[in-house]
Amino acid sequence: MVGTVSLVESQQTGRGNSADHVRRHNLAVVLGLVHRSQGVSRSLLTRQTGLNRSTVAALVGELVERRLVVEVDADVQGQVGRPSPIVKPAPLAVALAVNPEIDAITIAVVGLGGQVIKRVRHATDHEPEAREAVQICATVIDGLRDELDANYRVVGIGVAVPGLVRELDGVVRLAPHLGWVDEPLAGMLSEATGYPVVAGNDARLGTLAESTFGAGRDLTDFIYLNGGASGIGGGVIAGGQPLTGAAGYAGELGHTLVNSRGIVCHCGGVGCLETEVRRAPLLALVGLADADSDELENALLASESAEVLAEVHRQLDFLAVALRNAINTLNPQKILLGGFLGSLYAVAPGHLDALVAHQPLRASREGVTIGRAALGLNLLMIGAAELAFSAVLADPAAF
Amino acid sequence: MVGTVSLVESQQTGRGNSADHVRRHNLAVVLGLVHRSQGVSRSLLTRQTGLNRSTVAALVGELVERRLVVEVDADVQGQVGRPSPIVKPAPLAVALAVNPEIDAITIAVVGLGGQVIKRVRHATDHEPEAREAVQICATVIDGLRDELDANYRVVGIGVAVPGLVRELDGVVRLAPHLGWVDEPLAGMLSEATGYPVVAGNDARLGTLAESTFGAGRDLTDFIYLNGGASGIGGGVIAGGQPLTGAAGYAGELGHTLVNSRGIVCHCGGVGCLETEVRRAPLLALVGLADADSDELENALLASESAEVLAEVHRQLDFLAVALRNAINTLNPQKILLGGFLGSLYAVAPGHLDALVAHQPLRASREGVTIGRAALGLNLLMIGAAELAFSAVLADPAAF
DNA sequence: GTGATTTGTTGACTGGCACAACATATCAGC
DNA sequence: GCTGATATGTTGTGCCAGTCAACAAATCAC
Repeated sequence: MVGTVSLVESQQTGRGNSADHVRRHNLAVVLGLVHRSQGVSRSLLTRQTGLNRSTVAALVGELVERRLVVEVDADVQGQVGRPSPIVKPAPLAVALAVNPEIDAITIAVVGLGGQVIKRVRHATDHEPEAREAVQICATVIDGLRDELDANYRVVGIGVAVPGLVRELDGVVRLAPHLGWVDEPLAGMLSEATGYPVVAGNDARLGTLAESTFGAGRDLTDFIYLNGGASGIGGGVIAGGQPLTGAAGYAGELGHTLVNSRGIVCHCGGVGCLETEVRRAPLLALVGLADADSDELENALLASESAEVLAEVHRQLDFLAVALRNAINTLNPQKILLGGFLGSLYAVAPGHLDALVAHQPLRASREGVTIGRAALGLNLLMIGAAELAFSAVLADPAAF
Repeated sequence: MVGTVSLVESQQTGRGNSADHVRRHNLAVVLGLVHRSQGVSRSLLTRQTGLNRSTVAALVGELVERRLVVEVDADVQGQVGRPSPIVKPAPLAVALAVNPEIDAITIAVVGLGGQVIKRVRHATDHEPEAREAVQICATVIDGLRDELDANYRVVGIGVAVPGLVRELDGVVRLAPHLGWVDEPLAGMLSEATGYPVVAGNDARLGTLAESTFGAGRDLTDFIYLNGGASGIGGGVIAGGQPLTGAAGYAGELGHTLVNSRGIVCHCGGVGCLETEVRRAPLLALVGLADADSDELENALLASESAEVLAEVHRQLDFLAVALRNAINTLNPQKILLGGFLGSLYAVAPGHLDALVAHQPLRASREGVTIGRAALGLNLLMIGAAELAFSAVLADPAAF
């Protein structure tokens, strides 16, 4: 509840004025609260930060000067006492979000506070090479540039990549479905656009988005698991922080062993979660060629076929194995399921609940609940933008 | 490298003087460095903290006053310039470490800095009930009290429990081998001895010890996995911090599925790591009834039986499955193996290395190495003491 | 309207740290 | 053994961020 000063790796600069660190951290705390809440009264900020009224006034004042937040008069709502102004993210501050997929590249303008202002989907007729994807992004962004320059301040670009990304330098180590291997994506895109670029695994960024604005808002420890057409990705929030691991690859739960008798996965392993729990057989069983998430879910829910239910149960059984492993390893408060995993759960929630509750180590599963991800279509855009914003949020004074 | 101020949850107290937080954190940083290094020169402290000489002098001065560290003259070693005094943990500051097992309760006096000063092993002729264990501890500690009062300042007791412990309140949720269920251990022991008590899972505390003083000293992300007579326990350090999970149960890797065709585990699951990778069959194969870690290891290394090697390989194969899952989930820099798992690895290091290197997601396994835990007999004593010290280390000003 | 309540605003105060000047203890070369 | 170079301890000054308290302002309740 009380947030004040914090260790900020001051890196170099030789002289690390400590008072400066305090200031920076407090600015970051205030901006973070505003960002997450999309509008808080100043008086609430004083309570949440534990700082003095006058200090919060000064901090907010500095953030206003830096054009990161704006203060607006509160609606009078029957509160006794002098009304406290509402502090909101400045509509000026935006990040660009990019998500390359096999059939399209989506680019969005996202405001501080997580609002998607604009969204452009550029369809491609083939899987783009990395260089090509960068070219497309640069073209789209150049097309937006006048609008951006006139109305916004772009803090940077965040890219959500369906694959393993080394977060340190934004190199895509492996994006199997795009066919990318060791592509220095962030570097290329930065050079092509002039903006600072950060890149991350799509599922990890989805986790970040759910944690900041979605179903993980009030959780400190949860696992997010997403089922997409190309496989299963995931991310972990532990102790309130995203679990990155040594290089940013943490959370790859799709290749957990769930069946020793299973088939060989494209990854070379046997019986991975991803080989047993798949979207394609579900589509086939309900007789859909290609469908978006909602269609598939509706079809599954509407189906009365025993065969469909059996397949759903079969997949949930394997999902439960992976979840039990993950629960034992990470002791989360909640599991959030997205994509078709959410649909599977919607069809037979009791089935999965029971399997997870039938967990050997009672204490670990105690209090673990399963739920669905809250953010829909814009999940990855928000997550990617979140990544781009993270530098500003960590040190607002630098902007 | 540069450490300065940090967010310290100031909890209540209403007025959180921010300057005070800075001071507290800096004291904690300095004490932490001294603690880990068991003696640093003051000049090195200034470099490591990034703080000013005069500030470090003041901080160390305060820690000296609080009797947490001592300054001693450095040995002259051919360094140009005025010699800098060495700051060491005060020999006065100790914690008590407790480790109840099925056949004995071990109690130790451990100094700040991780030195085991005294170690008492109280053998029992049967598995002690929790109440009984508390009684034994209280008796032993009462016996030590004169000595303690005369020479030391006891900051508290840390208990390493072979089971699931809710860290919040030190309740042992389940210690299968001791037969304890929902025992308020910390509360009982605190009442019986008058010292503040904290309790944690033994493997997790072993991880903490390895992280602070052992093979994990310079690592920010690693997994520790220990094989004991009663099963496999583990712990995780992620981002330099112990991974606790929501309630402190994180790191239970012993019940990862490694074989769908396996037998039923005592936990109710099928094919858990713990059911496939066990100490008992190894002992049987080398013809030992009961042996300590070293004996078993020597016997395994000396054996030329194909049968023994086959069993070692079989167990390593299953261990590799669990490790691959864990690597995908956590993306560590290193895996540390303790107990008989370390021995297994010693017999056929190449075998396990190859299995883990044959990892599907190349990027994740990149840079992952396997090693052995460094701390031996006193591992749990040091880990338990570490837990007891953590309050002092987090806020030295309170002592 | 009037008082109670809450919050913004202002100026004085304080604590912690950086900085710089000086003091001190070592080494290296003669 | 003396002298200069080097590194570090020591001391006093100044600054900055945040607290605190007094006052001002804006709302509600009666």
